[in-house]
Amino acid sequence: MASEHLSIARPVLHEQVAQRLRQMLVEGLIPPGGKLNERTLCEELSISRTPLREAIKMLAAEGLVELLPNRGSVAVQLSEADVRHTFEVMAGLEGLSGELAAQRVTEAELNEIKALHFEMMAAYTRRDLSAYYQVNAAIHRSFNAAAKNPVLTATYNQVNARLQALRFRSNQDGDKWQRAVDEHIAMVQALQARDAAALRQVLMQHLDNKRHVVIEQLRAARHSIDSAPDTPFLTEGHAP
Amino acid sequence: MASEHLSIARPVLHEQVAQRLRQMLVEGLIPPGGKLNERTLCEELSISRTPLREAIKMLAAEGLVELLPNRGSVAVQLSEADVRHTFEVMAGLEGLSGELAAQRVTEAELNEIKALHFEMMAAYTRRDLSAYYQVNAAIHRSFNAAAKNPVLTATYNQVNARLQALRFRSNQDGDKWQRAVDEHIAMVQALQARDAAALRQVLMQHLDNKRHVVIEQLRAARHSIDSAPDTPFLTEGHAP
DNA sequence: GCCTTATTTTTTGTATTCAAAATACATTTG
DNA sequence: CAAATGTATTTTGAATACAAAAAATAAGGC
Repeated sequence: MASEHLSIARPVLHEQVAQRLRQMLVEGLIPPGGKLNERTLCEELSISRTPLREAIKMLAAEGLVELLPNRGSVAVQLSEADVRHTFEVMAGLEGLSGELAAQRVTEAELNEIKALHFEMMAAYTRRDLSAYYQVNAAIHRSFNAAAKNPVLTATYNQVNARLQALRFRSNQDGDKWQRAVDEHIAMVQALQARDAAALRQVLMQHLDNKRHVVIEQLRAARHSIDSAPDTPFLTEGHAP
Repeated sequence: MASEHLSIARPVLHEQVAQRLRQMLVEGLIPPGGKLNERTLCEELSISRTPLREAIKMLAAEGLVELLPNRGSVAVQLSEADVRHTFEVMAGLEGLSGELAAQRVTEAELNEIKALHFEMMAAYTRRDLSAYYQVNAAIHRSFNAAAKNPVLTATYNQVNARLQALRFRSNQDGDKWQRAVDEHIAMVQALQARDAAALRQVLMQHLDNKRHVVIEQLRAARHSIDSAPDTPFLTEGHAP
């Protein structure tokens, strides 16, 4: 009667499949707008259609795929307006996260965030984009953890997942990257000062800038499709 | 070739089932913590298990039910902390909604909201709780529409759905109701003035008050369970 | 040749079947 | 009688089978 959650952990199939599909969507293995053929996916994953379809329904509820009645499902393709709207919500959630984090962050958490911040500065100094992104994501998770609201974390992650599929790389041009780094410095300062309003402000601004960069790149990428269809626009993952 | 989306709308089964289940959850027909027996539900809805299970997976992704591996699924039962966290997120989303609405509301929309506001005042004056709730919900939808961000609307609705199952009735005691009405007046003023910050402030305050009322009632209801198990705590639906 | 329409094939939606796990029940044993 | 163990039943998980819709292809008419 005591070994309920701590069991040998043989995960349920539809969960595994959902996780795998999410990965495929984020990695662009299934491109935006791409069709999810059930037979094909069943063969690839060596499962029957039942758990696959259950997983697809979950992804649909998460907003990662769209269900077309009697025509299967496709990976969501965000229009420019969709991206704008999604970033707006992200900014709101991020701002809330900052507000709460400023009120609730512990000394230990603050310290860890500071450490991560220095790691990020190191990555920036080396112009190591990959490391930068990873640390960036870790910093975000720490902020979210400091906010101590699991509902907020879950909501944020769900909305963010839709953007992940864009796989854009902002900050690659020096100017914007510098600005992002400046904002990060301001974040840590505001957090340390426990200034909820300021932190909210910085985070929302940060997201807003990110939005502009992403939309710019989206436009550029869409224009360059005709001239150079294999432009490596899709590279690293995203984190604020 | 032209009747793609405008077809006679014979909705897919799993969608219908999901909708029906949501309704049952919100109406308390399946109480919080209650088990969703697949066989029983299949018979009640006269469908096979496949679409039912697909629908349940969607509700799980929406956070309305919890999946217990090899043991089926149960309606989520929010702890007091869950309610607190959910309201916190709701307040953030509502605040954002207000901010955007203040920036984007059209004259026509503002006018309709004013009209609804008067309807609400009428319901309040008559102490017609049912009408009050309905108008209240309509006002909220109008605010959300004025914000012109479908992602925000969808996110808000999804988070809100989890609270709906609580089916509390706040405002029933005169004092709190009066305060809620006062806040509504402030809302309309802020919206008319296009004062985004003020509107955000009022809406977040409004949600915060609602949260206190709900948690109070939750506590009262849980305490009175021992003494009077059939206390009619569950009555009207919720809307901010 | 191209457009229209009939037919085949594929794909999706739903029901049913089979298998495994959990629960309920009964039997045995101390 | 209580605890424990074994058995039956129920319930869930997954695969298969069947039906209906959509897409692809082929045949026919202009």
